[in-house]
Amino acid sequence: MTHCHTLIAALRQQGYRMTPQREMIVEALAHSGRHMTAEEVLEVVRQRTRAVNIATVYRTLDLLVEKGLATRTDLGEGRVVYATVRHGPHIHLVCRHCGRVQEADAALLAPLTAALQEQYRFCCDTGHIALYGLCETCASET
Amino acid sequence: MTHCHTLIAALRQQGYRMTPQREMIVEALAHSGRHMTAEEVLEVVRQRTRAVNIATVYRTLDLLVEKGLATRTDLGEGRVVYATVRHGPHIHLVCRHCGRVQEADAALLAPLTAALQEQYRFCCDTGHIALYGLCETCASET
DNA sequence: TTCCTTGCAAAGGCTTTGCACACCG
DNA sequence: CGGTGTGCAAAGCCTTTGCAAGGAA
Repeated sequence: MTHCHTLIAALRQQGYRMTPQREMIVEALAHSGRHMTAEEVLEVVRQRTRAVNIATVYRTLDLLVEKGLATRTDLGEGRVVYATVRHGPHIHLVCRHCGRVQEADAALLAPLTAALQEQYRFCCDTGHIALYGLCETCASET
Repeated sequence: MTHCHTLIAALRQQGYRMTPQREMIVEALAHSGRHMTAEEVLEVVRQRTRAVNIATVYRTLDLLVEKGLATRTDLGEGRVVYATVRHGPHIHLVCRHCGRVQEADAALLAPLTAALQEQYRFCCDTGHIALYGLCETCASET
């Protein structure tokens, strides 16, 4: 059973109806194996059919997030990306200069989250982190 | 010389004209000693006069950021906050549940930024970080 | 006087929402 | 069939921008 079928089954189990639109949206995100904006998801789906509206994409992605099947990360500057949960925890490294997004191992956060818990009693969510700075290429240009 | 006078002097030195609007906007942000949204800055200024427009607030805040006199942090969910540089580097801990924003010592980031530099060649900007999770109160409620 | 700044209103980009119709179960 | 889900278009929210008038230097 593929990943997108797992997600579709999960929605069905929770009493949601499975429409062609939802299937295609889930497939697009699950198969990409990466984080995507709502607009990017729509673009992928549109390669198969035009019978999907951006509003439906937003509604479906929000549903996935709400049900814990996907995550939403706000990269700032109006860029919000989604990814299915199988695409495990990772840090988004956003380059301020070229806008490229790199992903880093979320395990690196362990010392920080421990310290925040210890000193501030703040339980940090490691699934949705975006950090800003300069990527190697842009740093060397400066 | 107060902090806001320092900022105003810095702008003047760089050839910018000092208008009552700019003065009030800089004062509002500098005196608050915390991070504020553009709307909040406008609100404070409006307690003194109505002769300031939100567009001017945005333009002035952007100018401060551009000149390195203030920082802009995107907290996600459309919340963008500004703070003067004197309000040193800190991490914004944003509670997903109650929306409250706590600040934490940016020094805690040192191990993480070192690892990102080492392993990903990514130069992380520690002045604009927002982390999400649950504050102590909301975590205990759950 | 010069031309930087401002206010106003309109435009922009992204996202949400109201509504009637479609269609899953 | 009943009620959820969809498309469409409009509205909303935050922010930026064009333009003419205002005012700092």
